[in-house]
Amino acid sequence: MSRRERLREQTLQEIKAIARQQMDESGTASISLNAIARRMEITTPALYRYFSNRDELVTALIVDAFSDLADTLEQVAELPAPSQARRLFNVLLAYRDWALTHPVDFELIYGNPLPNYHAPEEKTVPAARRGFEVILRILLDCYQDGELTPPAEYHQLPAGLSIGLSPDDPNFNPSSLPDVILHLGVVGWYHIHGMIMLELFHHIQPMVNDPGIFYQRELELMLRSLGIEHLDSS
Amino acid sequence: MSRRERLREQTLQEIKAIARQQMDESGTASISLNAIARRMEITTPALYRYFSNRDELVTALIVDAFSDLADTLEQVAELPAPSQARRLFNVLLAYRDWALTHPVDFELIYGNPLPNYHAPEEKTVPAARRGFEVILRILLDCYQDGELTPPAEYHQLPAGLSIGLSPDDPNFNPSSLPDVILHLGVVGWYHIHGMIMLELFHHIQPMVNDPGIFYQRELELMLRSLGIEHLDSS
DNA sequence: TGTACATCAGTGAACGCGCGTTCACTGATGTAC
DNA sequence: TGTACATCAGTGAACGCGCGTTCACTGATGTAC
Repeated sequence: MSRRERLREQTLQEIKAIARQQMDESGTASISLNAIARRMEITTPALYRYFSNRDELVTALIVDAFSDLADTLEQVAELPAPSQARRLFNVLLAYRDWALTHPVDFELIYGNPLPNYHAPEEKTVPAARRGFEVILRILLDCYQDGELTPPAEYHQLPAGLSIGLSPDDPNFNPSSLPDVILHLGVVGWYHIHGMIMLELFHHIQPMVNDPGIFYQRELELMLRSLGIEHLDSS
Repeated sequence: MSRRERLREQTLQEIKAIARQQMDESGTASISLNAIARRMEITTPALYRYFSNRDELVTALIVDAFSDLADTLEQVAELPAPSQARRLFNVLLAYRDWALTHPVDFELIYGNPLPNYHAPEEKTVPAARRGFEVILRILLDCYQDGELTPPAEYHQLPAGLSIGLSPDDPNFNPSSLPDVILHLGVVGWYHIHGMIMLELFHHIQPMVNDPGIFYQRELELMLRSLGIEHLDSS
């Protein structure tokens, strides 16, 4: 990479960093090219060397956020752990940690859509999937190692309900991932999502003194209800 | 109420209705006095006869949304039902229905905070509480009628965790509402909140063919895990 | 019932501001010979 | 190594636009006598 390319990459990252800073201060919907340029002490048109318009910048921020979340989960998933179940637990803890340390990124990807912005799905959807697939993969590991025995409720679906991945999913094919595992994944996901959302927007704090302990506790109960008997003694 | 007062009230409601319409079309963050006036075919300064600034209008919209949700839940709670548990079930179904039929109102009250707006807590917090208290009240009814026996997990909290209402809560005093019931309420709330949020922002649809059936099913499992054995035979 | 006055919803002009985007340009950095 | 040229990051002026808010006003509706 040439010197010029390095500088260019550096500026590009700085633009996104300042955009994030701006969101931190005035909310997700407040990304403004003028404000970014002002803070970088360059003129606004200069930004058009890096993004062809505002939407492209927003898309980059969204993709970055999804990727950073997925990277974080993957890193935790790779740490040694006494059991697959404990690995899963640690990854789900990391999910909340990431949300709390990157609140605006979390809002950006899982909260209200931005006004006057329409996401190009071909870019955001694959990025969105990666993080969830980390969780699915560990659930599958738990299952294959015999640490997870899905209860009957998740095997027999009520009439009219079906849960599955689209057959063209690049990372899983239907045969390698039993539907029951996906089902557990979706259930686990909405559990943690609900707690995190309520905490992030301060709806839970008036009633629960320590959302961190609450989260851990609920995680344990949830994993048990999904069919993980013990967290550690594999 | 005089003719003048009636007209005034009517215009006030129209302003809010058009603001909601506007949010429906361009997102929660897009409420604009100019745009509202344009659509009403009056001039923008005329709006200042009804709201002293933009924030006051936004606050009114938020309070309205919380109130409408609470009204809806209360109405469903008053319908005859074969048991308290079924009443609870119906109210939780109504919660999702309201969210789906009023998506922008739901985003407004439970999603990202609006840019350049700071909510006056003394107005929004009481409005926010009403809806949740409908659920708490039915949980209490279930408990008192013997349809709900909270499992041990929700009686013994882990060290450091406590769950409770602030003592000055106008509608409940600590003695009338056991902490365990509040605990179950918070747990139930985050369950439905997670599912609804994921559905509202289209994160669950790629995997679940019918979110409505999924929601019902999970509701049943959840109520059982909270200590409600049967939905109907009281 | 008719007149004089008060109330108040809505007007129209103006304000200062920030926004995204375009364009022709400058001047420093990198490349080819 | 030195010169001629190409690349390209950033400038500065300009655009049309929408925003919230203020102000002095008009004119219709309601009230008091």
